[in-house]
Amino acid sequence: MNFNITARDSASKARAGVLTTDHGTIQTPIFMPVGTAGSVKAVHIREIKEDVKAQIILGNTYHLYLRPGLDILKKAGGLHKFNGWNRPILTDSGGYQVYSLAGSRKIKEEGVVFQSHIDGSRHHFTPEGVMDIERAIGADIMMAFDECTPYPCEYQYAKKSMEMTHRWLQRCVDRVNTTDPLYGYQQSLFPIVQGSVYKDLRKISAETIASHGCDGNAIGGLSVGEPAEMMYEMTELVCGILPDDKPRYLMGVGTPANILEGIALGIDMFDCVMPTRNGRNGMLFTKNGIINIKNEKWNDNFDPIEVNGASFVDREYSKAYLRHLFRAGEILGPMIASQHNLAFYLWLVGEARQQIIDGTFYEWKNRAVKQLMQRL
RNA sequence: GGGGGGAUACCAGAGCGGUCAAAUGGGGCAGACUGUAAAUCUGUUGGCGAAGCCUUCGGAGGUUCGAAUCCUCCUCCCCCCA
Repeated sequence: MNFNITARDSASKARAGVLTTDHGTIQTPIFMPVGTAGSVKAVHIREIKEDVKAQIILGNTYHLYLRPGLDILKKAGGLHKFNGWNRPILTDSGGYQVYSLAGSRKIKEEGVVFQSHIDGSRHHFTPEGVMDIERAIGADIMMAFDECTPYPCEYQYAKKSMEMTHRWLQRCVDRVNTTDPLYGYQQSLFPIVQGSVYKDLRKISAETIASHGCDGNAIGGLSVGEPAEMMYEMTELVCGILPDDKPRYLMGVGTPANILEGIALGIDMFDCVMPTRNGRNGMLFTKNGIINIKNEKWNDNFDPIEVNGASFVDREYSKAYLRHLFRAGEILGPMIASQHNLAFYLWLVGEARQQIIDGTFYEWKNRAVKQLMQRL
């Protein structure tokens, strides 16, 4: 894996770069659609490639391990061949499930015992085991196994958790260094900074993570309910410590405004379920602001979903029609909304990239943040 | 022609003397959603203002301290037998 920074913004920490993997290059800053169970929900792979123009998507270790399972994944020749996405894939480690499925797991030093949300069966996730799973999935970027702490989180717990995540990281590194990829292409490990919203912990964590010299570094444990300003503060602090010449990935973020602010702080990679989940629930992100397509006001609005929108669905369908699809419970509604939102998110990071290259990013960002988040 | 059942809020449908502005669904309206247990979840749905008040349960009368609930008549609908 190789990362080249091709342009920097003078008024902020934003940068534009190119990340090279064995499955192709990624123009940063980038947004990565989430494909938890091997599918970006409600959107065909062909649309993800050709219409959304995604460059890398996510998969999830916990979910793919439970279903379809490693045997099928290996027989398929890895996730790329299984789901038809022949470009880079990043897998989350299950660290987020430690947070989101807190009610059905137990954390120990050795690892985490999950009780399957599917059938209740118990499964041990150790740092070593998670690396093996991510090898079997065939991710180009494998996230280290961590604990994503909740918000709020008491200092003592955040500290203990962070220290364990650091120990787990060493075990992940050791495992990756003593095993080989299964499918003949390189797989990179990205470690994850934790430390909740505590500056001293974040500092220690960022230094620890940086010391491993990995191909890229991630910031986790944010966007879990803390105020946005707190998230920006932590991000800024951590970005100042993580190596400048490696890609930085802010996990689970976020709203269009969150992403632009993150880019301004030096983040190169983002992922979030928001465009797909909120899309399935009728929320559309556009250049002019946010639309709840289920609202009565769109009842007889036959204008395109978004004039000059990034996706063909923006021109093909009207707001009134999309509202009708949602009200009628038609599956096409969530499909159109998901595709629109993803195309918008990819347009957003692409535009940010161009503004960085043009040297106009900072001013553009400040204007865009206000416009993008207003309710229409 | 004879016998029986019914009419409740946008719809369907509980309630059968006071705790009823009226259960529950659906529909409507609105909100939430940030490394996905989510095509999910929440709120609200007679009027007006904060407690509270005002007009409602086919229509008109009546009984009662009090009626969606009991009685009488009327209107309309459904079922069975001829």
